[in-house]
Amino acid sequence: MSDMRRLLLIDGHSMAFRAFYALPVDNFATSTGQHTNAVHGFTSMLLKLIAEEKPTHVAVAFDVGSETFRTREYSDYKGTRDKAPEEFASQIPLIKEVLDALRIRHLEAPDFEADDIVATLKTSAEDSGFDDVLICSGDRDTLQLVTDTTTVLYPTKGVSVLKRFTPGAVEEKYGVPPARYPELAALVGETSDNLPGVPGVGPKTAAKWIGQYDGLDNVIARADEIGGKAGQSFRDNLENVLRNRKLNHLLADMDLGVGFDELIVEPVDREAVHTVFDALEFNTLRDRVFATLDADASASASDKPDLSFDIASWSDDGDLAAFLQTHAEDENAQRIALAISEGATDVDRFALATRSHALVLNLSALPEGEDAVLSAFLSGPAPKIAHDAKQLWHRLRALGYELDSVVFDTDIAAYLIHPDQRRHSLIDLAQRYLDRDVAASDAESGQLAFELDSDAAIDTLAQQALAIAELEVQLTGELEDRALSHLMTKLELPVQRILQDMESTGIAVSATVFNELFDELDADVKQAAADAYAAIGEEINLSSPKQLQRVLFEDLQMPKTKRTKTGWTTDAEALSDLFDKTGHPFLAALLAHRDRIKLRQIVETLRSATADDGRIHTTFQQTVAATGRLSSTDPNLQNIPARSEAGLRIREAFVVGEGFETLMTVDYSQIEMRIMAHLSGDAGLIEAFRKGEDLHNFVGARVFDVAIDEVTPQMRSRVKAMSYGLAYGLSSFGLSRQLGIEVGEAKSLMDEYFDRFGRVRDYLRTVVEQARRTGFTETMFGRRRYLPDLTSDNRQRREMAERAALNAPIQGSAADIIKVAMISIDDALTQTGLASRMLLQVHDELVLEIAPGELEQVEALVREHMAGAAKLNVPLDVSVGVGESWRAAGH
DNA sequence: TTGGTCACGTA
DNA sequence: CGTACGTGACCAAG
Repeated sequence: MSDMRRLLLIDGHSMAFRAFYALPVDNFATSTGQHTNAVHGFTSMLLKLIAEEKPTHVAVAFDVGSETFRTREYSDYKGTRDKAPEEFASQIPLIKEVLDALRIRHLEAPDFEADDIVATLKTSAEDSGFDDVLICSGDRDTLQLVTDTTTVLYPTKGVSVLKRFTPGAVEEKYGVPPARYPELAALVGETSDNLPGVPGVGPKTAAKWIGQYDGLDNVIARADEIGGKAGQSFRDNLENVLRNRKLNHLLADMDLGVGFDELIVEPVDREAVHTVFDALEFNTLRDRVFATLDADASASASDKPDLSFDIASWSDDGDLAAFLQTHAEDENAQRIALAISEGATDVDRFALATRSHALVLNLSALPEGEDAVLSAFLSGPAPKIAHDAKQLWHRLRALGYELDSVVFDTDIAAYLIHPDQRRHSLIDLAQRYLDRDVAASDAESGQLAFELDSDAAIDTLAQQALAIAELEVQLTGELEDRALSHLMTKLELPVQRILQDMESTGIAVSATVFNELFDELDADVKQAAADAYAAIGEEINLSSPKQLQRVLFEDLQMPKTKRTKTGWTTDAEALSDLFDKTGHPFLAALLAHRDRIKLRQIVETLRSATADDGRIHTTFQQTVAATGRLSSTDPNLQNIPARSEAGLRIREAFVVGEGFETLMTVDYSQIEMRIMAHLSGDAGLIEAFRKGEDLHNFVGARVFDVAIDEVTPQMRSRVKAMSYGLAYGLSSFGLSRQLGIEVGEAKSLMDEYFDRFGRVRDYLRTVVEQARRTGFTETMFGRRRYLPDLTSDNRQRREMAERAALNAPIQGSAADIIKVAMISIDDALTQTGLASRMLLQVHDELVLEIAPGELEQVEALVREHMAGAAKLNVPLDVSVGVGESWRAAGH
């Protein structure tokens, strides 16, 4: 249509490097073990840029070797950089192969950096009348190249989110125009290049001076006029500045011997693309290449460049009823994927999608009729899918909608498949399973709500909903392959519903108790601090391990404790040891201070986490713990102190809420040991549990060969430590250290144990062996944990994986069992029409709030469903406590 | 402002 | 040289 020319220049090295760290190295490798994460990330970014920016010309510049004219000028240039890991270096040649196949020119010049090539091409492109130059680089030095026609795209998150630096954006961010950016950088320095600047001068000061004196040259000329510490520092470090300025200037007049005709975007070399992508085992990415860069497809693909689906409609103007009728109500109705915009904007957008069609609504301006239709749909029986439905449920609830009938959650599915990944963002999943980028294209540019709610943002939301719909198909397949589908439908989704209610209900707390406790602890902290200062005659920061080490090991010359990465430990155990040895009063005061300040901190956190309704609403994380447990955040209510007196007083502040009669705690006693008895089938352990004997006395009697009533407290505590340690892969060394006995003694203790309870040893061995063979462990309910490190050459990693393999089936089965119990308790409460409710789950314990008059009934119900949650060959003992506060209801 | 380290609370 | 978590302080990077 026109002869407009737009040049895209990419700093290949810096973008590949960003990609390497943005994508998990483990997930991208060929069957032969070649790492490909950087190649994948780079290629994906490149295709996206070409599809979105539609350049007419493209070039990629690379560094060559490590020696350049800059390193000769200043031998320490980039001297602090670690050598790139081998996994990265081997990918650079592969990226060049990809570029060759795509017929994209890549350039390098000995003695120069990629930046210089970029600068040179940019300058001559502007001279020869290009309309536009785009520079994509992760090196801030390129900002000096920004002009009205040259924009730098700088990665802010991975390689998929790029910030557009126009002259205005540079000025806004750094306070200087682009041409003066290197002057600012010279003053500030660049640590990643090992170029120190002027200590005490940051971007703000630098920008101020440059503006005030009109450029760095004048700042230097009038250095004597600059007052203050910063001024003196500047005069002292003038050499640094001059050197930095010299080094960060990009050369723009290299002789590259390449004409712009050679940079024109051309149809790819199809044959070569197949060869290269076969070798890299990139399949979906290959389709994107052909969609983006292939001449044959380009005519039809021009309006939907890189997407395999068609956004048939997305609009605000009320096609909801029609959309639902078409997609959700006919006889082969699809499940509808739902997504909601980030909470940051004034406008709440909501997307509904099938795998091929999406509709985006503006919830903030929905016509009344539409609103009713949406409301009925969301709360009705039509099957829905989402990514993190619990979060969506909370958002919708705040907007006045009820969400029901969620039949699939892509976040949970991804968690069941990869329980070791701590995050399963939709963006990552779409990238991995659909090879598609559904990230907001430029999150940073959206300073204004207006921009955040731009067409691009709406499009992103539509694409996310479409991705969720497509992911369901892929993830369902994966779940079925791994026999995990029942965990999703029978366990995790019902638990998710319950967690929603628990989170929104919260637990009542007493502000008075918190306030009194805080004041008391605060006084203790101050007293302990004063005692500590008096004991050493100076006021140090008692919370700084570094300063403590100085005092303890240098000034006071105390014996060295266990090593940490950076010095010697000052943990409570070591400090007590030192106190026993030296009796120094500082240590006692320090320990007291540690204890009190920690408790004070907990109280403060809880106090400020209390909502207006006088209750604390934690968030239960259902997709982070690798074993299948829940975790709790904001605040964490699963680690409230339960041992010390002061800790227990914190539990006194958790109280029964208005309109309810009392709190109840229910917990499984020794559930992990019972699971071990069940899984191992050890007759001795099973007998202990069936007889209802005190487990540790029973085991102690066997191990020490005495009658049960002759087991001394010392014997009991030793076998107790051992029993628990076994489920964690405890070694004789660890046991000896914990019990303070010789390794030999610990060893013979373990031998005695295994002689009496031999099936336990067999079981533990089998678990690891089988996991090594299959690659994963399994709980009683089939929840898997993959442990590739079991075959690692690295002993430490291998042994760590072995311990995880021992523990995962036990901890995980316990997690499964209490989840089952929660579901059947919730069910029973609903069925019976009781108003009592679950508030918290703490791994083997539930906290409930009992409605007036329901105590007996609920207790019976809870006991029944907890004990009946799993059929083991030993009984599942449950103990119940009741009281006004969590402490009183505790055991 | 971020990320790593240390320390410490729970099951 | 015992598993699984989350939080907060400090401190050196950014």
